[in-house]
Amino acid sequence: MGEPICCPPGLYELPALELAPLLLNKVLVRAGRAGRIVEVEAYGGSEDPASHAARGPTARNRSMFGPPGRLYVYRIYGLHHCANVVSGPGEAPGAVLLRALVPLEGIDEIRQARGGCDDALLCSGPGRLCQALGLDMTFDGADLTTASSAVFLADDGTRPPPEPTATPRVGISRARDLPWRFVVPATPHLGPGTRVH
DNA sequence: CATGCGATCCGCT
DNA sequence: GCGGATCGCATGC
Repeated sequence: MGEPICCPPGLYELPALELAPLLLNKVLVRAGRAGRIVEVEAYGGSEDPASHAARGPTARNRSMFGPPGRLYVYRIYGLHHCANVVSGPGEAPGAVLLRALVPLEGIDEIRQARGGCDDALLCSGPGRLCQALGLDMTFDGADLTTASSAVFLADDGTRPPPEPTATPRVGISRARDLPWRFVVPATPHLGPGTRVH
């Protein structure tokens, strides 16, 4: 494991379904706090009825229709945030929802941001990981491809799992049959609705 | 351990 | 008006 470096910009040119499993084991870095991505979900464009982008661009989802390698952040249920990595190719709509991290750096800051919950729940869940790293609407559209950004994605040399576990996505009402959720096999720290041991 | 519900916005129907 | 890519606490078995 060498010095953490940013993922190559070309990575994000992949469509969401291909990008999603490749983001497993990458590291999300934000102001001294960092965590390894262990659970993601792919969301597509008009072909994916569960995607925010299914019905075309709107004020909320505009980041999904922009350049790849940016963050798409939205507010859900009025009080939580969810963070996605915008995918490609080009400006084709799509994104990968970040659902769980294993905390790596800034644990004390993360604990503080999460209000002193159980350590297993620090970054386990899309809303929890946003709270843990302090990600809110001001990070919508942030560039993930450069270390000079307030939030970016790093590759510390850990490869994606060769055989990620694929399951249906969590918390959606449409297209529940598609196995577009990917997790690192045999990891703790996953989000709710998860039963991997 | 499983199920339920309240909190609290805003974009969309 | 409705309801959501959620969370945390409370209740009941």
